[in-house]
This record gives sequence, structure tokens and C-alpha cells, in this order.
Amino acid sequence: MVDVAREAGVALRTVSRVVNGDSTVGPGLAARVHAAIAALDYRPDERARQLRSGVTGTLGAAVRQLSHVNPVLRAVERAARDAGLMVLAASTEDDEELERRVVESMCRRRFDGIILEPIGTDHGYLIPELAAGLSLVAVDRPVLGLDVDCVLSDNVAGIQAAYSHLAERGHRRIAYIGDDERIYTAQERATAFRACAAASGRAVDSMAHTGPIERGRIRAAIAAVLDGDSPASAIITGNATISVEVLRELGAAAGKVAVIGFDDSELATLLRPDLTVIAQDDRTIGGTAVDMLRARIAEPDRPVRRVTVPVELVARGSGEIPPAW
Amino acid sequence: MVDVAREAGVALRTVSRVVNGDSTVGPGLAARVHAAIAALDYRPDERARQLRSGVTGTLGAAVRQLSHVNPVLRAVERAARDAGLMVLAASTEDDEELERRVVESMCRRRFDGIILEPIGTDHGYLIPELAAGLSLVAVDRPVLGLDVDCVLSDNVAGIQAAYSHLAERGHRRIAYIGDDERIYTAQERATAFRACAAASGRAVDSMAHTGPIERGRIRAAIAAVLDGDSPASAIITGNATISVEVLRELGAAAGKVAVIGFDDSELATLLRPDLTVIAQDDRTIGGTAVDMLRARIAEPDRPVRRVTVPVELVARGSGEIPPAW
DNA sequence: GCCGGTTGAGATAACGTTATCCCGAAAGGT
DNA sequence: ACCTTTCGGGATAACGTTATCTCAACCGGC
Repeated sequence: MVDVAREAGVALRTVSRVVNGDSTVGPGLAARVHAAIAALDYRPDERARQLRSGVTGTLGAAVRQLSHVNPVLRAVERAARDAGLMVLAASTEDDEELERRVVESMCRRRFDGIILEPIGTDHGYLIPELAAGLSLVAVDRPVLGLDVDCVLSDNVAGIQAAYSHLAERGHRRIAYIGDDERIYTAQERATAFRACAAASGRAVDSMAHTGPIERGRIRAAIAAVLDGDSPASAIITGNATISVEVLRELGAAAGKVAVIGFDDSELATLLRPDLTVIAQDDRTIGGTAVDMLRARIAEPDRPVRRVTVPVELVARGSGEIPPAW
Repeated sequence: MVDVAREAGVALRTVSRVVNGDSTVGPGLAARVHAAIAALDYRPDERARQLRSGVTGTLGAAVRQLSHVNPVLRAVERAARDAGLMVLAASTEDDEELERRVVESMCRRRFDGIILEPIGTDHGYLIPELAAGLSLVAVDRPVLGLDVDCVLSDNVAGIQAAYSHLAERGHRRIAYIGDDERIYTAQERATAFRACAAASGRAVDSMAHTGPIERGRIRAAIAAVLDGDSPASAIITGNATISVEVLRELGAAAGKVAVIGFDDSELATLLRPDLTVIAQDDRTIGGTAVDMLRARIAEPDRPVRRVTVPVELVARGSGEIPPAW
């Protein structure tokens, strides 16, 4: 910048004014400065600008896997863009240690705020950051043990809707195959399922199968649920990946048993019959997360809010298969 | 930092030494400084550190859609992490203007280098950045008109492999349904297909259908190719999204016509028969991109390299369906 | 001819770090 | 007792910006 000033024969401050489009600089000087900028390949340094001016205009997004389908992240990017903010994202890979490194790195860069899909149970490292003024909104799962803004889907209502949908169509034996219950959403959905089953007076244990997503486990769960003297006539799955694996294992039998999947996906309309799903409102979740983050940035001491976004049951066929008597 | 120094009763420079784990500071003083850091909720400012020290340790990734499946990005993140670099990513949304904003923003932040999935045809805005020392590697598509490092899949060999695979199994009428040819890879694949068809002495035009991904267009293309007096017995698709749409439209007819899809995906083993695909070597593409970027950062004047990564035909069933005579 | 207001532009001091240079004291050798 | 090392630590000056203050010149009005 000092070189540009010398080249243009003006003061340092005038170069800054030109770069920032300050109107108090005459057109002649501005042209000289622009010429000097082009001649010297001058690039302004955002870090120095932020350091001096104090504004960053940047949001961080720490999500499980950047390279996976993540409609919430898409909504976050869109909402942030509409608000004139830039989003820089990184993956946490479902690794607590990596999550910590990513978030701390974003803090050191003084991002205005962070949207986090939290993993694991120990978020103690956040305490000093929050004390030092970090604005944070958790998405999809709460930050356990810490009073932090968050936006969640209504998992319980989703499972209830699926269960009722099936029960109303005459299903008496409804099974649930879900993800590892160490994951918050998986635990919440499985618990909701067990409550539904218990409320309708049925044996719970034989119908709820949860654990890590492995082909062998899914196959065993399906076998346990469909074989035997009183087989299930309907299956609710715990998330999109489980849905894929269950449908893969069911194969030709997919038309014989009712299936409702948690999470919508492009697969849902590829299969025959199309998959009935409990769809999360990703647009609303992402948009709300950005709104809440901006509100917290503007007013750090505002009360913590926990927002639950409704889900929607989308009937497409697989959930409307009647029980085989 | 100056507050911490005062609190601990040491010089500013000593706080910096402690934060950076400099061994020349005595354990007693270090403990005092750490206590002061904790007491004052001091967070080091990465921007100031970078400004002074000159090192950022950060790579930018500008990809089409963060929230879509992108195995290359995953490989990039992994390789960068192994090299001790942080990756911050943003979406370009297939929008030239947004790509420019994202890349320029990363430049102003002085990221060490950028990995870019370039879109569109006009990358003139990159010229001054490159002149000013930007390290950049293009992935999946080249930066048209500019001599820039890039890592590409061997699209031509992939199409040739698919065509031969089908021809060897007796298919005489092979069709291609691809993406909009304004997209580089789509154009390259379509051209390769036409060359294959011409080489085997067949009419080309009626068998190659390209254009934007819209359900109506795909349906019309399939109808044009399968109906009529000499219907195609095999279809090659131009990318994963086209594969999904083609299979959706084929429906029950999917078992009657051979299909080879470009790009592997989790869908491929969900359908019956499983989908034969031309799989890109995402791991190698991502890893190579990071290697090349690091090499260019280390040696800005090294000659530009264009690397083509082989693809692999994975036979799973759908590509081995014999022609129906 | 003087005064108040506007307008264009320079000087200087931050922002929060680290690099460089320097110094005092303790340790070790003759 | 003196000289040299080594080591712990301080003072000061950058890094590339912008905020704040200042100042000169110009202009119209009375």
C-alpha cells in the first residue's frame, strides 16, 4: 500500500480511501491510484483490515462432513449470503478432537460467529471461548451441558407421526431400526419410538434395534424383526443412511413391508414404491440458525433460545403398504 | 496481550513466548502467564499472528456445492490435514459471479493456496491474482484460457471403456444421455462418445442427447432412444445425477436395457441390477491436488502441470445386460 | 476584506501479534 | 579475579490496514 501511495504520489490514507470507494477523493487522484494499484499488482490484505477496523463479516460452519449431503448447510450459506456475510466451512468428521481444533481455529480467526453441529458429550473447551465472547448456535443437536442457542428438529413428533401413520393403517407390529444411540438424535428418536410402542401396549425390546451403521447389523436387525412367529409388518428407520441400508437389505421384499424413513433424500423417489419419509425442514433450520446467530452477535447478552422446528410426514407409497394378514 | 503481561508482571514478548511454547521461558514465569491468560480470558488473534509472522497454514476450497456429495473434497480435507494445513471451504453454486467473490475473498485473506472447481468460461479475474502470487490448483475441470495447474479425470478413457465394454457384449446401438455441454466435463464426455460412435461407423446424432438436467428432457431423450424401429440396447449416462434420472424414468424397464453410469455413488448398489459405473478415483484426485498446491506454494515458478487421473470401470450387473434381439 | 463552511488530502496513531536486537546475571574455564 | 558462554527475558520496531485529527485551499456571503 505504501508502494502504491508512492507510485501514485499520494498519501497512504488516500490509497485506503480509494480502495474503499470513499467519495471524498477527487476523480483525478482516484484514477492515478487505480493505475498504480494495477501497475503494482496490489491486493488489499483482509486480515489487516479486520485487525484495524474490527469487523470480519464472516461466519464459520463446523459440520460433520462437508462432502456429504447437508441441506441445512446449504440453507445456512444462502441465508448468510442474503445477510451479506461470508460462510467458511470445515468438517469435524464426527471426531471430538477435530471439532475442538476446528472451532478453536475459527475463534482465533475472530469469525463473527460459528454454526456448529456438535458431536460427542464433552464441550468443556467451549466454556472459555463463550466467556470471551464467542457467538455460537448449535444445529441438529444441542451442546450437552452448556446453555447455548440451538435449533433442533422435532424428532419426537416425527417418530410419533410415523408411528400413528402406520397404526392408523392397521399395522400392529411396527419395528424401528436406528443409528447408534450415543448420537443425540438417534437416542432421541429411539426413545420416542419406545414410548410410542409402550403407549400402544406392545413389547418394545424386540422391535427397537439401534447401533452403528454396519451392513451386518442392519441385516441381523431386519432378520430379527421380520422372521419369527409374529413378524413386523412395518419398519421405521432412524435416518437417511439407515433407510438406504434397510432398503438394500429388503431388496424384493421392499414391496411387502411398509417403510417410513427419517430424513428425505433424492433416493426417496427413485425406488418403487417411493419412500414415505419424515422430512426435516432444512430451509427453516438453516435460516433460523443464521438469524439466531446474527441476533446473538448483535446482542451477546440476550437470553438463550432453543428452537424446535416441526417435521413433516411425506406420504409417497412405502408407508401406505397395508399389513399382510 | 498487554493486559496479560501486566497481570503476570512480565513483558509483552514473554507472553508471546509462552503462548507459542517457546522453551526459553522459565517454568515459574510460564505458570504465572498461564494463570493470567485464564484469569483474563485471553484468546490469541490469529489474524495479527499471520500478519506479523507471514504464515497462514490455510487452504481454501471453492467448490460447486458444499452440501452435495463430493468425495474429492473429502480427500482434499484429509490430505491437507495430514500436511498440517487447515481447509476452509465455500460454495460457488455454479455461479460465475459468486465464484469470483469467493476466490477474491480467499485471496484477500491471504490463504496459502486455493483449490477450485472452476465454472464458466471467463476467469479473467484470476490473472491479476496469479500475477500477485496466488497459488491455485483447478480440480475436475481446467481453467479455460489460463495456464494453471489442474487435476482432471480421464473422461475420454472412461467413455471409451464404457463403449467398448458394451460393444464387446454385442451391443450395436449404444446411446448417450449427458449433461449440458456448456459444462466442460459434459462436453468432453459427449465428444468422446461421438468419437466412439463414429469410429464404429454408426449414426451419431440420434444416439447422443445432451442438455440441462430436467426431468422432461431426460424422459424425451429416453423415448427418442428406446422407441422407434431401431431402439438402443444400451445407455451410457453423463454423470451421477443423470444416472439417477435415467433409472427413475426407466423404472421397470431398467432390467431390459444395459446402463453404464458415469460416476460411482451409493445408489449404484441399491438398485437391481446394481449399476455398472465408470468410477473416478476421488482419493487420488484430491490427494494430487493438495500435493500440487503445496508444491506450487513452495516453488511459485515451477512449470505448470496438468494431471489426468485414470478412471475405472466397475462392472456390477447393469452394464452386462445382453442386447435383446 | 474578513469569516464560516465545505472539500480534498496528509500525518499520526492505533489494531494484536512476532522478529530482531539487546542486556543482565549466572555458570564455567583459565 | 577475569573473560567468555549461555540463558532468561525486556524494548522496540515492524506487519498492512483504518480512525482520528489536522490543515490548506476554495467558495460564497455580508
